[in-house]
Amino acid sequence: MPAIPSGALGALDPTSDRAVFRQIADQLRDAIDKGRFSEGDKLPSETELVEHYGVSRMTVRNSLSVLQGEGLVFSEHGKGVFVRPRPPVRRLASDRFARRHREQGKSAFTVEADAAGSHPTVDSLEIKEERPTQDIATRLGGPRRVLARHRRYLLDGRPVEFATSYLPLDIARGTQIAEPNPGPGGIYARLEELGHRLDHFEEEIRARMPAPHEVRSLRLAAGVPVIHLIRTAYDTEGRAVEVCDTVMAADAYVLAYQLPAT
Amino acid sequence: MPAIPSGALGALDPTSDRAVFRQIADQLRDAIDKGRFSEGDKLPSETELVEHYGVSRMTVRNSLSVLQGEGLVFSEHGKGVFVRPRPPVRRLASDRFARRHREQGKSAFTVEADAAGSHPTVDSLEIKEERPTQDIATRLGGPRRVLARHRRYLLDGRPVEFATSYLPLDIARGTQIAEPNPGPGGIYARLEELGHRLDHFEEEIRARMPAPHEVRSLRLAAGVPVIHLIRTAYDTEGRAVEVCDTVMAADAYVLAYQLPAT
DNA sequence: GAGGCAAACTCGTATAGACGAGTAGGTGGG
DNA sequence: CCCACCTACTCGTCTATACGAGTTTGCCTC
Repeated sequence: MPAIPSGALGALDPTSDRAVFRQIADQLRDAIDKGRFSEGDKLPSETELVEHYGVSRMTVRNSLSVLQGEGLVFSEHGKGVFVRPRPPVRRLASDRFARRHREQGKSAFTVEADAAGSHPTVDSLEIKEERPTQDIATRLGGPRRVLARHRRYLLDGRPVEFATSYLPLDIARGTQIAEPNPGPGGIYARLEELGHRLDHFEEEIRARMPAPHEVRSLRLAAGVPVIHLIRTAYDTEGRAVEVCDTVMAADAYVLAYQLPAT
Repeated sequence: MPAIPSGALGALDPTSDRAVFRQIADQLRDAIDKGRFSEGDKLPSETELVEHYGVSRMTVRNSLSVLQGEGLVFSEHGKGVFVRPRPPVRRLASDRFARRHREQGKSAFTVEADAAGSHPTVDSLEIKEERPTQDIATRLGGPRRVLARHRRYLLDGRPVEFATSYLPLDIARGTQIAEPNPGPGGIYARLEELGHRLDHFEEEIRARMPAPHEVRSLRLAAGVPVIHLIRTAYDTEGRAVEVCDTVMAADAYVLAYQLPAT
């Protein structure tokens, strides 16, 4: 039984000065790109690759770890190494916080997920009064203490993002914003009810590799970066009334913005 | 001479079921986070770590490769392993293509870089007529052939992004847009002169690990993701007149957007 | 037939050793 | 004084081996 699909993988070039493990990684990557292994498919086992190429197992593992680092494959202990499927991505539109989307009753996350036919969950809700970090304090205009709302979002059981909202205590203390359920329309609706009519948002976007706690919290596979989004909400008086710090699994999102050409 | 700063690294916990190479990675990560090694500092050599922990060299290398994958350190053959410095980031504001920024003579990239005191270069300029990919064709409304402008941007000699603009041939052929130097204000200025008054842009943002050719082209260190940005420019008649596909080194950028709360 | 158990397979971790190749510093000769 | 070379040190690549732990399969027993 040809465990390796015939023709899927070639031979090594001993005259090349490219390292053997890189050549093997190249061939596997190429085979994946060309569709000879498709999403979810099991790659040949380490033992099979060892026999096919006539190299030691550590060399094969080195090749596979290259592909893992590129986010192309993932491994499961006892099962094998598989081509990483691209999960369905959630598209975040730049008007997702527009007032008109707030009229209904549910949160932006829930509405979107329902529309996409997936099952949304919110998790690890924690609400505390804290001393803000220097960065958060600066963005909020320097309050000594803030209300922090930590939460994690899951789609169909998969964690996809976690976020913390920071609000100046003088705005949020004692209001429904400090409650686990902020009510219909979320905290932006409550802020407007409290007289802070929202004017605009500023979002900063970075991408980087996750810290270990982010890998755990989002159950990230190797080779999956995170998108780090920091949003500041300003009211019509120019005051920053909320900062939301969000970390998203990069393979689950595409962010979409519409910009005027003015 | 204590090659390892005293107290910087602790001992292994043999009772822990956490793998030895992970424990070592944890301690190094912790030491970096706590500033016991700062940006650019050389970590203890593999040999020193081997002696300090009493493990084999492959185990130490495994630890270091974990940190490389996280983007925390990089290695230089013959020199050592170093804490990766965070390079200065370029902030891309969402109004960077506003008409008012186009009045001067220079391109957006050049203006920004000069303002930041860095030396900008454009590179690998290539202009071709091509058959568009399915995706590009769809975004542009289905033209059979397009003009493609490939280019790479460098700051102080470091490549930071490469981009390709696609324009329908019926718009761009024979105009200055098809020339290596598109003239003052860039191709958006030319498009408006040609009667395509720009109305708005749509930008899609993804983050992922780079493909091998992207690693080469941007000289990316291990553990640095890329930001993939696809911008479509629409004229006042609702026609998509340009698609720009950009890949950026994620450690060199922060994207900033301003959104109305409407 | 159902359950349990063992074998065979998978990847994970770790050791010990070898050689190669790039770098830096010192030492000697010109 | 400067250059060339040698040496010591660095990380890069690769082999061979061993055992552990999770999964799957199939057989054997009841």
